[in-house]
Amino acid sequence: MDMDFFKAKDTITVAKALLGTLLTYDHLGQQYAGYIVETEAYLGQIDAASHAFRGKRTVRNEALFAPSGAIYIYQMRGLYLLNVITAAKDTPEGVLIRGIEPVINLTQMIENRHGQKGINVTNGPGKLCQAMALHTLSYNGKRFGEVPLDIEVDHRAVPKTVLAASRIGVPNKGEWTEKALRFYVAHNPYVSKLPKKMMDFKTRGWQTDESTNF
DNA sequence: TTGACGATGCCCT
DNA sequence: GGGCATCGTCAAA
Repeated sequence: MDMDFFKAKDTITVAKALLGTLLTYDHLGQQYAGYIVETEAYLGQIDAASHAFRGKRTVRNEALFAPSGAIYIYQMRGLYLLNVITAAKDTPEGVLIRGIEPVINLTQMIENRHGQKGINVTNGPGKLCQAMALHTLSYNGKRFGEVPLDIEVDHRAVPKTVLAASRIGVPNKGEWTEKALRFYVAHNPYVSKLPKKMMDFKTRGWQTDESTNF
């Protein structure tokens, strides 16, 4: 991953810019990849929904304080959730990857998801990690590309429209519950909790046939 | 096809 | 022992 990607970008800008980039992972001889279609920005100490709200710093969220380009993975109810760190060292801001569109190795992804098919393979933050067999905390604090987990920001699909909405699973946090800090590729079927009638299975919300970029 | 809810593992107090 | 940046199942339309 080219670290210039983060240059002069705040966390919200990074969250939008990540849409359409390619998330890749190599594990046990299997290669996995998918276009990022949904992200959420978490704005550090001031954000009531952030793991680092009011500067909270523990062994679990330590990677949030790493410099931009670092990986932050944590577990919830036995699932793994993947974040991109976006700001300078000791500024605990990041972006949660909430959905990807499978590009490479869909067959193995379905198997990893215990037979779940279609959009259910990768339309959620826990689901996409399970699909790619990403189930380790050992990459925490490492940089994308330094380990078999990477984000390709050059070979990318271009969203026709990017929409913003409130974040999912953030209840009772006042203004931070309402803020539009979730970003997604309009009409892409792999966006979590998108109403079926909004999905476009033909263009999937990309500007052009993104397969030609690959 | 959508919304409600219970299961579930682990970190933190 | 509480709480959680979730998921899959079930029931009703």
